[in-house]
Amino acid sequence: MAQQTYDRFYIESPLQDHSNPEIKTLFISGLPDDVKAREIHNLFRHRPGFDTCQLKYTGRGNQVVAFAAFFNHQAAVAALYSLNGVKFDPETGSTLHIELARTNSRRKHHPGSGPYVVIDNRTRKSLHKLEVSSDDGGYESDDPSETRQHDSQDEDDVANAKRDESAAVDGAEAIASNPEGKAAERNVQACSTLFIANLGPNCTKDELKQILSQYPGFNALKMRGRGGLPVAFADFEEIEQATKAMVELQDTELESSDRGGLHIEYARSKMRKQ
DNA sequence: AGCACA
Repeated sequence: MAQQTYDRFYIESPLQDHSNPEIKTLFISGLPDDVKAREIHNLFRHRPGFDTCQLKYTGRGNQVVAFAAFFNHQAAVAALYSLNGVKFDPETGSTLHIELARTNSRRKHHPGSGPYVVIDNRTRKSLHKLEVSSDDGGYESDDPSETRQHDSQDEDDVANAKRDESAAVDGAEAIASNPEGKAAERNVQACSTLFIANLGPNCTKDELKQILSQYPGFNALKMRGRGGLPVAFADFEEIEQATKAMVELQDTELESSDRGGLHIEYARSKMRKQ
């Protein structure tokens, strides 16, 4: 029978599956109801591999949720680990709850759309509102049409949102259409070598190696002095192992730290074996 | 904000 085939699709596991490598989108709940899309965007915009995000007012109970799309699964997981459970609003003590989304955000290319999108399903009335904005200082736009309302596109987007109530819909694609390119946060590729910065001037290789050796898959460490401050490269066997070390060691303060904790990213290229 | 080694 084909019955078993169906069963696996309907397992309702209490455990969150963080290992589905297809998923590059995060689902964020626990947001205060006055949250702004700009705040969500600012949460994620400097995370490696971040693409776009959207804020969504659900029809049900007027809850607010958000979706954050990344360029790859590992980057999404890294952001998940580092932001899950953090207090979002010190006033209310509200805490972010982040999981992998059930489906990836669909990309629909709207020319001139911004880095984040708001979809408001709160009222059944026809006063649905879709806001497209890039006014957070993050992107300099040379296209003034970005900030105007696209009335005819609203219908399209809201219809899209309703097609799948709980899944992500089209995130805006600003990066690909950004001409002079704030070369900063483009497609960040996961890599099994990590780039480690924000080290104190007298951080030693041994000090770093001692920390890193606790992590499975750790291979090799290289340090370079650059313009005074040292940076390091740490190579791992697998991307997943590098990711784990990155998310757990992110912002860690060493004895030698004098300017805040470690800043760790995927290296731009894998360490050569020599 | 800082990414080498070949």
